[in-house]
Amino acid sequence: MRMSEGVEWAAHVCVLLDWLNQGELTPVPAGRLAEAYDLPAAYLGKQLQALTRAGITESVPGRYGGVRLARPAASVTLMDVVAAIEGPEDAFSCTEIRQQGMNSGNPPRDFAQPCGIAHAMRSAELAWRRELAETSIADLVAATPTRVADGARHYFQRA
Amino acid sequence: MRMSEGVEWAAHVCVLLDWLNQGELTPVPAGRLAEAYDLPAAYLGKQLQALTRAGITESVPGRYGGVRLARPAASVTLMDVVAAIEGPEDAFSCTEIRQQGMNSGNPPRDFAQPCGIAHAMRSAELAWRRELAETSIADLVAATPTRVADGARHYFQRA
DNA sequence: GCTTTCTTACTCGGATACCTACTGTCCGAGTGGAATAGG
DNA sequence: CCTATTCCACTCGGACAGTAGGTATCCGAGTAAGAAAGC
Repeated sequence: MRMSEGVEWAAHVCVLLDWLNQGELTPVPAGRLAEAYDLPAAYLGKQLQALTRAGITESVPGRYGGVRLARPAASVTLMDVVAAIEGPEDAFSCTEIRQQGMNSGNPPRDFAQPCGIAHAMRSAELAWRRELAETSIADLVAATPTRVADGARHYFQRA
Repeated sequence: MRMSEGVEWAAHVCVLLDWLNQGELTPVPAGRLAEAYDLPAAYLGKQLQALTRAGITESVPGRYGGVRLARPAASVTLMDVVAAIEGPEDAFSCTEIRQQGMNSGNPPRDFAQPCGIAHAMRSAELAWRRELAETSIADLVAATPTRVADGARHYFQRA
């Protein structure tokens, strides 16, 4: 159970975009974002597509186009970013093996209530999601040292 | 981020083994367990190896050998089972991309404290693990309808 | 000088290979019980 | 009848293919700015 590397990239990009938005609102090309963190440009573009499809970012085509946050950073949580990249479905999926093999002929009445294992797994995942939903991009921006954010603004201003 | 199917199998097997242990303590062959839930026998065996390596089950070789729980069901949590199959490492791994590209030359002093994204991710995973650790195999056994457990015992007694 | 048109450079977006890791399978080493031969 | 030995069936265990999904890449469609030509 390994989370896609794209989640880390997407989260950092969202934070970076909010740093830059505080100065100006011009969109930033995906290629520039990629070189800022030394990432493969084309593949990062794919992750940005996912973010855009989820309504987290919006992409501006044409010259001087690029990507920018589609809504305030305070309303974008880490849960949103993870769901956008990894997909909405749960990590654990119950395939109801309890109804196969030795129980294949039993009446479905015995399995009316959900499987206890699936229930516990789902409960744990909900706790995970709840925790992720409590951290927004704005929170992460607020926790960033001023020096680092200023450095990023400086980097994107020139050339 | 999809969890291995083996986790579901392993959890169900642990519950089943505890159902059977309440009657007698003889080990159960992996092949029998596989047919009980209609699973590929050889691959289930691989998962059982992982459980044994983790100290959750112990395997008895030779004729009339098989697999049985190595410790009381109350001391085996879902967290243990997940860790045994999926491995102990976290789903999210921080690769410190913030120190690359535009920040590759900056002093490491700026990045002394851990990345906020990694911190939030880790916090969420801990909540997930904590929740999983609160459900033991014994809890799952206690929540099982008596009718189903009896059926399983009956299935394994004959032949 | 102003408006319209055209060119052009730049952007995203989806379709296309590659590669790791999960899934599935096989055969050999090891073990313990049971039958058997001997005392 | 008891004991030691041999045999054998059955078990787990690790080594070996197949496949789905994440990783990486490329090229084409679309757009908006800017230059240029016409009025």
